[in-house]
Amino acid sequence: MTEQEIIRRDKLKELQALGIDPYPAEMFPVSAFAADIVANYQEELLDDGTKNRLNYQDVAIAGRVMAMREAGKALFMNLQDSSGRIQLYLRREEINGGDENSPMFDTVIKKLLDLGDYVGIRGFAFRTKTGEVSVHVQEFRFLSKSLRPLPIVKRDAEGHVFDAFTDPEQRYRMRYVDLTVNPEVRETFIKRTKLIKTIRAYLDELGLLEVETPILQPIHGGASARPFKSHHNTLDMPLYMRIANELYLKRLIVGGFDGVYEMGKMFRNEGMDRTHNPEFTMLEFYVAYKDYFWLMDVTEQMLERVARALSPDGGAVMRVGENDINFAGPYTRLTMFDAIRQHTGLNVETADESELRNYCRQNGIEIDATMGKAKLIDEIFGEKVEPHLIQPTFLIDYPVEMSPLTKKHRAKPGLVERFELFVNGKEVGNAYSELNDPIDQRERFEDQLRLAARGDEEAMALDDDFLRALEYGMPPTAGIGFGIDRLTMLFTGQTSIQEVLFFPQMRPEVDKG
RNA sequence: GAUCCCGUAGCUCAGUCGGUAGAGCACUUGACUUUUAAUCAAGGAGUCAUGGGUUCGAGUCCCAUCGGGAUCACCA
Repeated sequence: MTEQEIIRRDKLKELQALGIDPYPAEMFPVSAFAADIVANYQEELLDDGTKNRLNYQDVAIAGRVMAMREAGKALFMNLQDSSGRIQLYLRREEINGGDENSPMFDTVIKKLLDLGDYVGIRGFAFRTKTGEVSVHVQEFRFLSKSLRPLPIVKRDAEGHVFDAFTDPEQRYRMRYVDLTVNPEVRETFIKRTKLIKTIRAYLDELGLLEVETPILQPIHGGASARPFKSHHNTLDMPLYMRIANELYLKRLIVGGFDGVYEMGKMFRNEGMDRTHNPEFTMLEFYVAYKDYFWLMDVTEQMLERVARALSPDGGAVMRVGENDINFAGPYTRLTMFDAIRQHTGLNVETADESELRNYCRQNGIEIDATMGKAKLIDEIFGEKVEPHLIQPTFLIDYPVEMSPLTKKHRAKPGLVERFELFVNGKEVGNAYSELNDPIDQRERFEDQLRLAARGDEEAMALDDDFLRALEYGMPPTAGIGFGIDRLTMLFTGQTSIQEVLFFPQMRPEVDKG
C-alpha cells in the first residue's frame, strides 16, 4: 500500500472511533443537482443594497469532494455530482453547531475528509463575493470514504487543464477513475446512448419489431470472419459466438414479420487496433418488400436524425476532425466502377486482371497471387477512393464474388444490388437487396465452401437450415448493417474505438495491488 | 502476427557524458473568516515495469519478458 492509502485507512478508523459511519446504509434524500443550481439560482437586489435569495434555499445534494480550499475558520469545497460541479461554503461555527469542543470542523472535515470522498450536504444556495453560485452548508454527512487518491486534474478560469489524467492504459483499465476526473469522457458515452436511443426510436416509428436472436450459434454465418469457439457441456457440441445475426433475422422475415431489427454485440476473433475490438455492437435491420434504393432513403433519414440529436445546434452538419459533414440527404450515389474511374482513371469494367495487377504494382498497392479480379478492385478502391469519401456517399453495385448473400443486380450482370455507406473516409454501413432465391443461395454457399477448402479461414459456412427457410419462401427483402461503435466514433469525433467502449478489451493487468 | 516509440512518487513530467533520485499538483504538520489552478511555511513519500548482462559503479548502455501506444497486415 502507498503512503496515501495507509493514511486514508487510518482516517477511516478515526472516523469510526468518533462514532461516524463512513459507509452509512440509509438513503440520502437528494433534492437538487449541482448543474441545475448553478444554472437556475436567482436573487434580487433590494433597495437597501442587500440581496434576497429566491430559490434553492433548502437543498440536499450529494457527490464527491473534488477540491478543498481552506481559509481559516471557513472552507470551500467543490462537490461533483452526476450533473457537474458546485462550490460548497462551510463555516466552522455553523458546522460545529456552536459547540466550541465539537470535532466536526477541525478534525472531521479538515483532517479526516479526503478528496474523492462521497458526502451529502444540506444547505442554501447563494452567490459569493466573487460571483460564484455556491451552497452554504448547514449539515454535512459522510456517504462513502475513498481509500485511494484520485488523479487531481485542475482547470483554470480559461479552461486550461493541468495534470490531466491521460495515460490510455490507466484510463481504460480504470474507466471509473477516467469518468470521475475527465468530464468529456462522460459526454462521449452520453452521446453514445443518445445515438442508440435515437436510432431505436426511428426504427420503432418505421414499424420494425425489435428482436433478439442467438448469440451462441452452432454454425457461424452471415459474415466473413473468424469466430470465437466455445463448447456446450450437456449437448457436448461446439457453439460459436455470433459473428453476425443476419441469417437469423432473415428467418424471421421468412416467418412473416415485415420488418425486424436487432442491436447487439457481435464477436470476431481477429486482430485489435483502434477500429477493432473483439466484441462490438452492430445494428441490423431487414424489411420485406423493399430494395436497396429504399434503404438509402431510410439511411439518410436515420443519420440526419442522429446528427440533429447530437449536434450542439440541432443542425444536420457535424464537425468531425477537420471536416464539416452534412448528414442531410440525399447523399451522393456512386457506383463502385464510377468511383474508381473518377479517382484513378481506370475502367475496371473493361480492364482484365493483368491490367489491374499492373496498376496495383505501379501504385504501391500490395497484392498477392490468389487475388481475383473482384479482390483487386476492392484493393484499388480501398487505397485510392475510400479515403476521399468525406461527405456521406453511397457506393453501389459490387462484384458478385464478394457478396454471397446478396441478390444479383436487376440489370447489370456480374454485379449485386449492394451499397456501402462511407463517411469521413470510412465505411459505416453495408446493405443489400437480400438474396431470396434458394437455389442461387445454395450455389453461393458452395462457392464459399470451395474457398474454405482452399484455406480461406473466413469463408462462410453452409447453413442448411437457412437454405430450408429460403426454400419455404422469403419475400423480397432489403437489409442493412451499421457498426454502432464506428457511428459513435464519427458522431463524437473520436479516432479510436476504445474511446467509445466503456471497457475495451485489454491484456490482463500485471499484479499491482 | 511484424516494425517503431513509451513505462521514474497517487497524477503530470524532468533526469545532461554512466557517478548515491528531482519538480508541480496531491499527501502530512502549522497559519489564514468569501476562496476558486487559493496562498504562505515546514516535512514525508520511489522495487526508476520485471529479470538478466556489461561496468569499480546502471533510471541512463545491451538482451529478454510483461504492459501500453502508433504504423502495417486482417477485418466492421
